[in-house]
Amino acid sequence: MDEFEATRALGALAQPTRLAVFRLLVREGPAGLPAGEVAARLGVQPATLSFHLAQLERAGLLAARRQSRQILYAADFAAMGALVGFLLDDCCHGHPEVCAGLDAAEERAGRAAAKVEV
Amino acid sequence: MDEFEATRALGALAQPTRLAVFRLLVREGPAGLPAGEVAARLGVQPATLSFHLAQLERAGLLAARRQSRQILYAADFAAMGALVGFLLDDCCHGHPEVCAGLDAAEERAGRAAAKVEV
DNA sequence: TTGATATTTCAACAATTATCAAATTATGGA
DNA sequence: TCCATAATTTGATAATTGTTGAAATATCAA
Repeated sequence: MDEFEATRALGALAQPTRLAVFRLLVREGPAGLPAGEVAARLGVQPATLSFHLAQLERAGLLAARRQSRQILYAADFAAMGALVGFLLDDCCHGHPEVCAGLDAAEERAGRAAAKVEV
Repeated sequence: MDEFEATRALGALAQPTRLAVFRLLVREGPAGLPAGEVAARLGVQPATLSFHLAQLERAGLLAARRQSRQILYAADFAAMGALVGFLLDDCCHGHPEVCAGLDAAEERAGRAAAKVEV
């Protein structure tokens, strides 16, 4: 991910409705949710939501697939991982103070791993 | 960090000039750099830079301190850590696919730690 | 105090972004 | 085919954001 893609992804998430959309779709997992359902749950007009979904998709944070009459949107977890990787790595060069406190998320991920001082 | 602060921080970084400012100041470390020096290095008008510095500071990503006639700006690493923590934790609930590939940054941080499967 | 330097604030303007109603496209069923 | 449903696109408008020159503020040195 380069600086251009990063500003796109950051900009896509830097708006309350879009951040809410992404968070909702993260909870729904790979199956995703039809656009109309997202609009209904968040109380957003279909046309307005469509605008925001397009931005998130253009930034690569959502994947869209049609299923019959509906279009299902799902969060792209790898893309979010790439964005976080950009922030930690390219942007902050793995600075210790930035990385401190990241263990909680990793542990919650349920990865069977433990840290051992060497 | 709540959703409001997160959108602020994301928005602050979602602009090429501001992302460049933050990256520059990360490289300079806690000592920071005077506003004029940042403007000169990035080739941005002082007034324009001042506008962007204010946004980054308002988002908590930069700390400003006056030293004689200059105002030194430095990256706030803890704030960036909090933003990344929000994205991983609150936003993605530590989803494995998002966290995959985060080790590189942590190892680059020079933390004397190794992972062991349990 | 006066002058020079560093930076911010102000005011104006251009560009971008967000919202919504209306029109359009795509799909499936009668 | 015709109709209903799901979603997007378009066009208008309001709101926000980014840029710049000029003016204002703060600090230091003579």
